[in-house]
Amino acid sequence: MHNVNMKAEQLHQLIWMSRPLMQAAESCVEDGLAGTNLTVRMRAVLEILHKYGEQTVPELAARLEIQRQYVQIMCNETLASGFIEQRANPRHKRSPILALTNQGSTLIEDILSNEMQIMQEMSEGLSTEDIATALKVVLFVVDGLKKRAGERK
Amino acid sequence: MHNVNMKAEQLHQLIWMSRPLMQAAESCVEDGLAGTNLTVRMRAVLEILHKYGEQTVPELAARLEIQRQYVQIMCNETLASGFIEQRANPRHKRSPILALTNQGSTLIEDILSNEMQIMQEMSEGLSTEDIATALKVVLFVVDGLKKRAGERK
DNA sequence: TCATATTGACATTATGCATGTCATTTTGAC
DNA sequence: GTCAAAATGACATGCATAATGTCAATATGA
Repeated sequence: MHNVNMKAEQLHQLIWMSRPLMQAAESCVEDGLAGTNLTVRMRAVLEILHKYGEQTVPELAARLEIQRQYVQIMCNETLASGFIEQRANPRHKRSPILALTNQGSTLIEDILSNEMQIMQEMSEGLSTEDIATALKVVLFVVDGLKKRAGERK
Repeated sequence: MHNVNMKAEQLHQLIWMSRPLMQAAESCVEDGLAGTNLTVRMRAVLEILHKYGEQTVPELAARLEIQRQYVQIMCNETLASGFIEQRANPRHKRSPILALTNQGSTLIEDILSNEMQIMQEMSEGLSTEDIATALKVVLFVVDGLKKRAGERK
């Protein structure tokens, strides 16, 4: 009985740490971008292209799960920066494929490796099992919350 | 060696689940507000007043860690709704104390209890230890990220 | 008393999206 | 090959959630 409330209480706390967690993570990423001429959203474009390879704006939008109109803007900015470039798309002549330039490729690899370095340093204070457990719990909770939101619709 | 990368990788995943987690949680809260004439930010005002008792706008702002000018707007809206009211502040005549009305008090208790119900249902799929571990890990990570951001400044 | 701080009110700006519309391709079914 | 439907880029608008700046009134405290 009391245990049930305890669990719910802790779960509640966990869920609402998501905001500070996100803010802290984002401002950390932002710090890592200092001196690169990149914005956070340009970094996001580079990251996806690095992770999943060259692709079009609509593909990127699907991957990022945000509207293509906004992704278009992000990509145009990134294009202007010279870290990505357009290549002819054999599958769709109006929608060029976006690809990292050498410069962009080097840059995003550098950034990601610095970020991973931070992850490694931080993970030293935690056990492998605890991290795995935390990830499992969070995935479970996100899933549960999404289902619940889905029901209502 | 490989284990180190594994940990970093999982930690990375965990951290970046914070955004979907937050979004899912917020849209769940929003669902719970349907039919109440409350907005999410009005709910936030009621929640703080319920949790920490009656207080002034600047106090609320400190608690929410957002600028008092914005909190002022939230509070004015909430005042207009009739769920909170102003009371004379003996400590500062220009800054009335905001307190829940009976209506507001009933409403926020109702909302919070529904939300806790959801927490309980969801926590059934998880063990007490796993939830505690997840919370511990997340707190540790937030702390670590904040320190890191703090250093740079 | 009087300099300083606090507060509410108001204005402006920024960020991160969602949504709508349009003209121009492009695609796919026939 | 034709043609309706879909995809795409470009542009406009709107909205929530703030941050920031300013001002006048008032309150505080030395």
